[in-house]
Amino acid sequence: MDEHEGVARMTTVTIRDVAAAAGVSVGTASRVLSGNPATSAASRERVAAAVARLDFHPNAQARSLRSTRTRTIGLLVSDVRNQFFADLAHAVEQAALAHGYVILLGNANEREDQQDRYLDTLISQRVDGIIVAPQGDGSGVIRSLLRRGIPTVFVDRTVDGIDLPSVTTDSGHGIRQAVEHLADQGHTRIGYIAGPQAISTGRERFNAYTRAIEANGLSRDPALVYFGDFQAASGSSGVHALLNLEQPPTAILAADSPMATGAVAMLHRLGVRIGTDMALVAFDDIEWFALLQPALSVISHSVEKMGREAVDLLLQVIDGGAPESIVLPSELIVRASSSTPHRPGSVSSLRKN
Amino acid sequence: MDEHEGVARMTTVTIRDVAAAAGVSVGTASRVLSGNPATSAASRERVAAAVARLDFHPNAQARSLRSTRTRTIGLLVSDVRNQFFADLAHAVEQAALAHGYVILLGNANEREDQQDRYLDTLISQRVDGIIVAPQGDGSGVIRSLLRRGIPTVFVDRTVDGIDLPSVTTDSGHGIRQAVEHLADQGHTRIGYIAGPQAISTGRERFNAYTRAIEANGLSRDPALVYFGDFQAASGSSGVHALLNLEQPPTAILAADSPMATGAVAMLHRLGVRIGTDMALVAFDDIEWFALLQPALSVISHSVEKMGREAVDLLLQVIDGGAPESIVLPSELIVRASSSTPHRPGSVSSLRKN
DNA sequence: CGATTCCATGGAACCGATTCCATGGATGAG
DNA sequence: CTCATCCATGGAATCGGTTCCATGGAATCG
Repeated sequence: MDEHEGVARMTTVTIRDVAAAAGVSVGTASRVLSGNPATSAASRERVAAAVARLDFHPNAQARSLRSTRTRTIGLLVSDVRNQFFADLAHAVEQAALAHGYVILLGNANEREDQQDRYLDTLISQRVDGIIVAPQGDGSGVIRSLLRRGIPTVFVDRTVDGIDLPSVTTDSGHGIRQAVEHLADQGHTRIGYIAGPQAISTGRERFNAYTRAIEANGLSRDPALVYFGDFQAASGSSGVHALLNLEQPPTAILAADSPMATGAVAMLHRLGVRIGTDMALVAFDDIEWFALLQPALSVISHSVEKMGREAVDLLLQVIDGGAPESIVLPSELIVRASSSTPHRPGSVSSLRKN
Repeated sequence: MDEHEGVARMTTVTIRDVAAAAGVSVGTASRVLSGNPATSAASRERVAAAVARLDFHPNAQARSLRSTRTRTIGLLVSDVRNQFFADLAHAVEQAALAHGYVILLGNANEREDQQDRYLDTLISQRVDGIIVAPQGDGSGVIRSLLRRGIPTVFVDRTVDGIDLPSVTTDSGHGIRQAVEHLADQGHTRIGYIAGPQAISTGRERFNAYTRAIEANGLSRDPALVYFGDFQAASGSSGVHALLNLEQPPTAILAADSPMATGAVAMLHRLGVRIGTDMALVAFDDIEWFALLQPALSVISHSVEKMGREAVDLLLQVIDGGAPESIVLPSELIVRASSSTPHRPGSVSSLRKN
């Protein structure tokens, strides 16, 4: 029944206090604070002094309640612990900051229910716009965004049937390069650790792999494809499954960096030497991939650019525009993990024992 | 002059619309929505139906303007791209979510001005509380938090002279273990890549190193210490400087994971074999450190626990409590990068050529 | 059966800013 | 010198919720 009055009550300084201290009306104080030109130098000075003296911080709630602008952007990523999304969050945050916006970061943890929960919150917070790397098929709250006309752009991923501006990567080019490169080294059985087919990037990268395999006349054995979930553990399982085949692949391509990390861990555990026993290429260029021995070959795309473009796109939508989607390129970077030519017979199945 | 009316105007559904549609007063509608028990089953039902039909999302601004609670916590980290802080953000976010709070994430980029800018914003957003890994000496906006009585806790780092609850790591124990372990391997000249002495963790870890060196009777040569800035590039410079000494160290301890990353990169570039030519131990246990060949020895501390405890502490402060600060343990994990015994004479200075 | 209590409800004030509108004083033109 | 113009200003309405207060009807009790 008793109130928690343990803490010193926050002495809430309002614009009324400022106005009183400055000897002007609240209207004038507000005009000074929001940079309205219809103010005299005298009152500007007096208000500024009062603000400093009282340490006044305008209440953003009250402000945006009336003005319907919050100068806040919601960013919903799939997994902050994934270095790619951490870098993306950083890039978006820096770009937004440059335009005077603050980021409200949500983390979906690769789960649709958590995404929808955050979207609800972002809507309630009346963010000016939302940048989202979407989960699921767009049946849930995402559709609600469209209906309400909340400025939204997709980043990295898209959702079929939902027409919103997006910034994505053309993974096809990089994957084609990677497969050709591996074929050049003499590999004919290239294993693929795929992402979930419910996610656009998972589908697109898998299709690119399939087409490249066919174009180069390599083995289409369906057992060479393992379907993971874009998280590290599934990369480990993928390697385990592929090495358990009667005819294991001699090279492996992993569709994102966490799965590549899991793959590396499992290859180490099984004593398979990367580069010599097994070629490995990862999608996503994570800084430390270059520090592995041998350094990992990667398919690289610019996350800084992706973040910057996403913010630009969103600001255009907020301004009432309908910008075109942007597709960024991807590029193979060859390092030691895939540059040892393959001599037939060097890889043995785990089954042999 | 013309308005940007390109987008369909958001049809703002308010609680008044809901009340009208449900045939009750706004007061009743509000009570139903906020779970006030003083409502009849009948009106609860009618309001719920109206909310669903109109797709109503309460305006969080208006709500918190009156109730002065936002169910929002500000989290200010030093650098999201640092895996440690990404993991921390994730841990904090999950813990907060479990208590019905949402995280507003700010990124100081290891810079005090950017930190202060975010703090201003967080104050204006009237977050219920702030968790901050602080920059600087507390001369700026941080002091303002105290004055205004905004619930705040420190995480990972503290600021001298500012008395707030905190969750930190006792780095002393792990560092002592590391130095003893290296001494056991026969190392007498242990290099140290230190963090900035303006940051509490930088100071504490450096002091622990100094004390451990003295306790074990190892070389106190001041040239063995390189002062970095907790970012990767300074780890590289540190290694370069240490190897340039007339008598280079035979082992190196790096005070955080980005600097350790930079150190690894530079050792590779210089062709120094980690583990055999140079022992290496890093503070912070990052997942992929175990994937390096040789795997990196680390001083580990639990970031999940740190995040969870920080949220717990903050919720106590918000509830008017004055909880005790929490200090978490650190522990050495020995891996291959430091387990080869040192034979005198195996390390040569870069100067030799 | 009358008085008291209880409780769901409607209506209004309120949170702290922005913004519209009317006003009064200074300035400039005729 | 008078009238129109301009502009900084004060005051009030407003944004969309929450919460206090008064009320009326049902339930409870002696």
